[in-house]
Amino acid sequence: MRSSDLPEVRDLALFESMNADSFESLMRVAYLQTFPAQLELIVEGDPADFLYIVIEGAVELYAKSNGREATMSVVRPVGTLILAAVLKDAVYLMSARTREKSKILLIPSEDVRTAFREDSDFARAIVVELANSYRAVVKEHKDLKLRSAVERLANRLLRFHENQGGNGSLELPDDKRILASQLGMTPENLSRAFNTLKPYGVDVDGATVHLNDLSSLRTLAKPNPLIDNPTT
Amino acid sequence: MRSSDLPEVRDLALFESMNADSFESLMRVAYLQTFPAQLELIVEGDPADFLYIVIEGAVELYAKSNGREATMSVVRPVGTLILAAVLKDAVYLMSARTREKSKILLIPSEDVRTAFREDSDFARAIVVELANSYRAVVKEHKDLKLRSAVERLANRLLRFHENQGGNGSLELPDDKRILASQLGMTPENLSRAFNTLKPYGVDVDGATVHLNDLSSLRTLAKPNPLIDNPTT
DNA sequence: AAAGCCGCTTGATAAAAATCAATTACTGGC
DNA sequence: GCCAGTAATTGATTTTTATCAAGCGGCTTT
Repeated sequence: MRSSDLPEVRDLALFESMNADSFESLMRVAYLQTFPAQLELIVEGDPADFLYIVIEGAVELYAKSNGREATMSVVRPVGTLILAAVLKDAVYLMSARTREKSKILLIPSEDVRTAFREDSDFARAIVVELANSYRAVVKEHKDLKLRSAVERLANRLLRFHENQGGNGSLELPDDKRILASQLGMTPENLSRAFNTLKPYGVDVDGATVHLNDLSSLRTLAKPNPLIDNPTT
Repeated sequence: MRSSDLPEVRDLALFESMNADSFESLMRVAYLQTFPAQLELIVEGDPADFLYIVIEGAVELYAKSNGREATMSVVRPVGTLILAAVLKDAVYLMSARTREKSKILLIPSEDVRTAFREDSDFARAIVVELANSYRAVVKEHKDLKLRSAVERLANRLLRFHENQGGNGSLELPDDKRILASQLGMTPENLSRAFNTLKPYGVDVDGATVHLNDLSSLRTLAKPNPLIDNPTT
């Protein structure tokens, strides 16, 4: 693969400050592949052989234990998966499967670690990326520990709404069962949580949600930038 | 402060590979302070002015939202607090208070960031530290999403037991209400969870817990290295 | 078009966890 | 050693969430 094939990868914060040589050599050993929907890319517990970068499509990160399964997040373009495992040369903590047909760039872990060792600008960019990931999980964790299921849904809806322009309606980016699992509840409970929010102006029509009374929804949700703002 | 004052700090993985000059200059601007118990060191939302390193004692990290409060973790010597916020020059996501009288090293954020920029070995050490922190929170998050309260307690007891030599008994490192909050339950519920575990050989006497039937406790707990092993 | 599948919803019920209230057990300070 | 304040436990109850079961509706496949 040549680096010119994927300008959007070069533009990733992670690679932007990398020196040209390191980037070239990383791209030479990388390969771009297209996977069908519902394909298992990564199984938790396996050694981290590749760094994955989602170029097109969507990839679900999830974890299992003891028969139960929970969606941890959904990564969309352009985003990286499991950088921490790659750097530590450790085992993946989460599994990953494509949600849709997806184009994914794979870079062998060993080469990422080499670049990390040799290119200190890259090492610094990795720090920023990891710090962001860390803070994102801390926020997720706070969300789960400090809020009820209905509050989590209300705040998530407000976030989607904001991200999509804030014009009174929003599209749920994933199936409701995925959303339910992300929010730490069952699909049945999500349905009921939507009903609970109806008096607060939340109107659901398939994947489209109308928010007709933002102020009362906000009063209920009590959004907290230290949980809900992804860039804080 | 002189670097020779605190050999244990130099031995931290974070500072070990740092070049001597950077370390010297970091230590020159750092100061060591002793705080009484129950002192609020950090309030979430405040700008990250210092990197904190716990030299003696114990510091509780916790978060609040909407009147509720949850303990996120307890940091013991020698450990660092909130590295991610310092590097990003962002606000703290968690608050911190001393659990006991504690000796803490404070390093101004600005100086940490300077060292990070100028010493690439330090930058690399930070990556390792952040990757570890990230993976630790992911594990916590999986614990909470995939297990019931009783299972979380059972696994935590097994972990304490392991860490303390595995000779059939263990000491709870913190008050039970702190443990309860860490595990995502109320103190009342923790009490009941201990009772639920009694038939599995779990005998509680104050802060001492005897595990008299490890195999049946393990059968119930179903420990998972991808959640419970801190070094995986 | 029919069949079958999957996602979603609804209702009934059960289980898990939180809350409220009261009591008991510790612990530190004097 | 006693007192006060906090932590821990227990019981009763409520709330929250999960589970089980059934039905609906859209979508794909043949």
